[in-house]
Amino acid sequence: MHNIKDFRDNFENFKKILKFRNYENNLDDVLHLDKENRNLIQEKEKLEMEKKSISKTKDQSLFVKSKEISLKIDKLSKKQKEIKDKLDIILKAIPNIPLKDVPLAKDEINNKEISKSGEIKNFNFEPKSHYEIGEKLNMLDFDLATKTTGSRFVFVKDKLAALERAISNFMIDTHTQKNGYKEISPPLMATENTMFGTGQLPKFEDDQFEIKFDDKNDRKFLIPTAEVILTNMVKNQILNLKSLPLRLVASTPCFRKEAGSYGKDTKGMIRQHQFYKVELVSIVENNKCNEELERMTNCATKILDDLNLPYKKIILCSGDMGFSAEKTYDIEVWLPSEKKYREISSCSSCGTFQAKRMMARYKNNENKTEYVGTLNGSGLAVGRTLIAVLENYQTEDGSVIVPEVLRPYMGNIDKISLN
RNA sequence: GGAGAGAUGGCUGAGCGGUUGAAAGCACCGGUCUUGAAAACCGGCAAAGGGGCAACUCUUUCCUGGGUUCGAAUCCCAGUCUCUCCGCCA
Repeated sequence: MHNIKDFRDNFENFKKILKFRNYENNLDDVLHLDKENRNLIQEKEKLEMEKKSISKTKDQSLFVKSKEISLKIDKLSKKQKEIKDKLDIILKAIPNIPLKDVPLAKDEINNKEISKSGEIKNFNFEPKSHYEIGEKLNMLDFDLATKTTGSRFVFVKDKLAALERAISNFMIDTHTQKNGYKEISPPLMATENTMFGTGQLPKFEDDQFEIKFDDKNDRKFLIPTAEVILTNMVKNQILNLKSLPLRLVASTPCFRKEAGSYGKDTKGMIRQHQFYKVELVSIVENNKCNEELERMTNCATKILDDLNLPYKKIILCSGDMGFSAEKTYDIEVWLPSEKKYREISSCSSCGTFQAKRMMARYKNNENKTEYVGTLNGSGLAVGRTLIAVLENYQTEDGSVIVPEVLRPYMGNIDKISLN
């Protein structure tokens, strides 16, 4: 969320940049509401001061007047609250402002490639898609999932289930043992306020699965990513400088409605309502966001290096970034069957945008209270890594070589074949 | 599910109708001492919001929301959460 003061001071600039974030609403209302809100606050404070001084005198003859002032204050407060609410509704739905090195453009074709890595393998046969491979092996079952649950779910079975688990464990171990992240096994549900903190609410409610509880005032949602729950660990806190940077990793299922992507990636397990993801979250001093983003992205790409999967790194343009992000790198992995790169990780710095929503702060070395910087990134999406391994490590007879680094996690088998 | 206890500043914890934004301790920041560090001693230190170029100043805030009162951290009501005991289940 933006500080209304920054917003006011840089109004024209905000207005211009927000167009490139595909935010088209009229922003002039914000200024009017802000002005009205501040006027009302001033009026109210004047009366409060008067009332306070009366009660200090303990002069009985003034008590009646004090009572009258109270009534006036009530009325003003109510009005002020209404205006403030209106203002907040708009403010809460305005996306973060991109950093200067982010390409200013509305459309994803303006994303910029930063680097390419790894070698694309030449198959001497036509490489199959992951779902063909998986179904032939009898280890991916989409029809069964449709029967029990519905579309966009999958049963992963047998050696592929083990492979999926191996991928997840390998990633977590790497991040905890080599990259300095602390492992967390968090709740998979979050409250409305938690979802607000990272920016999933109020704007993207349609993408979330809500869980029915008995108490209607206490809404709960399945997490669409562990980012939500990990980042909110520091909600409503003032952290000690010594506890920063805080680096957290979790492997969790993620749940997404994928509203608005009907007809997209309907085949296979690229786009599911439920998938595993290893998520990295960093809480840092707010002037260290940029270096932390580089570090985090490197932690993610290192996994692909270790798995020997070809990938490229791109920087997203302003229009393609998520709501809370100020700068985002996407990492795309090569899929032989599609003959193109597909997203497997997204690493973002959110600056202080989420911290302001969460009221997450720290004492800097001058003992001043400041908002923390928050970052999140996939390290990596487990389901999509499984896809990439299946496709890049397939052989002509339909079996799949197990990548070397994963073998210790799979009882040292080196190949998955039809048995 | 039944019976109690509690929720106060970054943390621990006093206060239970009137300069209490809140004692004390810890943590943190600055200083003295020390070759350096530690210890000791001295000083500082809540947050949010409003006004002001600034120095500064005002308002709000002691779980949340209502109520009583001229005045509430303190009294009343409702809710949320936490802890202890009993029952039940993993």
